[in-house]
Amino acid sequence: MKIGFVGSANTTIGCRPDKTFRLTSYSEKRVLETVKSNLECLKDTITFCIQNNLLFYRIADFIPFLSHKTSIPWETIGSINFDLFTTIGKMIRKSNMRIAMHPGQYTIINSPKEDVVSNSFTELMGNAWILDKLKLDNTAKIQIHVGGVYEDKDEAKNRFMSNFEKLPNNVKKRLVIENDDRLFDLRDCLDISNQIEIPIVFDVFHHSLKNNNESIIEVLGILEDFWSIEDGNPMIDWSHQEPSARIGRHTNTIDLNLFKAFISDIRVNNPDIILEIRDKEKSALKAIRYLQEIGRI
DNA sequence: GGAAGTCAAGTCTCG
DNA sequence: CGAGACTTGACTTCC
Repeated sequence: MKIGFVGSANTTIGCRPDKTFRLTSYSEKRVLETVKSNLECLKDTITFCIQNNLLFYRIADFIPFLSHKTSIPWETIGSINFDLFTTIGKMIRKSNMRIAMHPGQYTIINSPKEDVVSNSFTELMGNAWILDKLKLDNTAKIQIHVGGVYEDKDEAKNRFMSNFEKLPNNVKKRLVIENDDRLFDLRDCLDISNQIEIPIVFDVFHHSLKNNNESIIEVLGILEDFWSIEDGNPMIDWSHQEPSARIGRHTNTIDLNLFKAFISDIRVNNPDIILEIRDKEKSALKAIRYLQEIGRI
């Protein structure tokens, strides 16, 4: 079991690895400066993770406008920052860390609009390029949601599957789908994974908001089979409701009692868990300390 | 220097 | 049918 957090820690580590800027102030110089600063911060963040036994980490976008028409070719960015990519990749591999990425709401491969799909392909290829550049194996995943429904969910699923087959191989091998809280729940994801080879990231919080009464332990048993040796251990996203906020709002900070209950509930030690919690590394540290105390890690 | 307004992109829901 | 939510702060401009 590995524990991790998402992207942009800034208080403990003292930098942000996901700095960006407005399109109106776009320049190649600005891109290169930002990427360099983000990569340097990523290096510090990875160091922090290793020191604290947080061996799972979700990289937030560190290349602004990665898939935008005006952006610098990835290979150029890669060669300019060759040393940083090499160093960071080595650090990750040597410490047996696992990396994930999660492009946002605009990456949708089942849209009926061709240009939406095509932009999404570019985004995914850029993400896969980064993981390839770091020389990470295919346990380093890119997770996305199934997409939109467009008034016909079966058709939407079919379109997901046929477009998935059109993706380049290095993307396909890394792509995993995640159940969401409004449209495609776990059962929908299973419909897809039973037909094409794609593992499912189980989002526990989303599942609590949209499900078909499957218990968590039951789900983990089912999902295990979809993760091959090459794919690595099953991945879980874990969070909980922010008290007295809109339903679905991720919590600001971990409620350790809820985490303890979840850990005792799942009983198994093979999933790798990303905490999607807004104070990032702070909650992750609390979680890892607890797991070390009880000897689950 | 601080406050207010704005931000590449898609889709769904609500008024 | 158009605006707002999503997420979420941080960038940018304006005073």
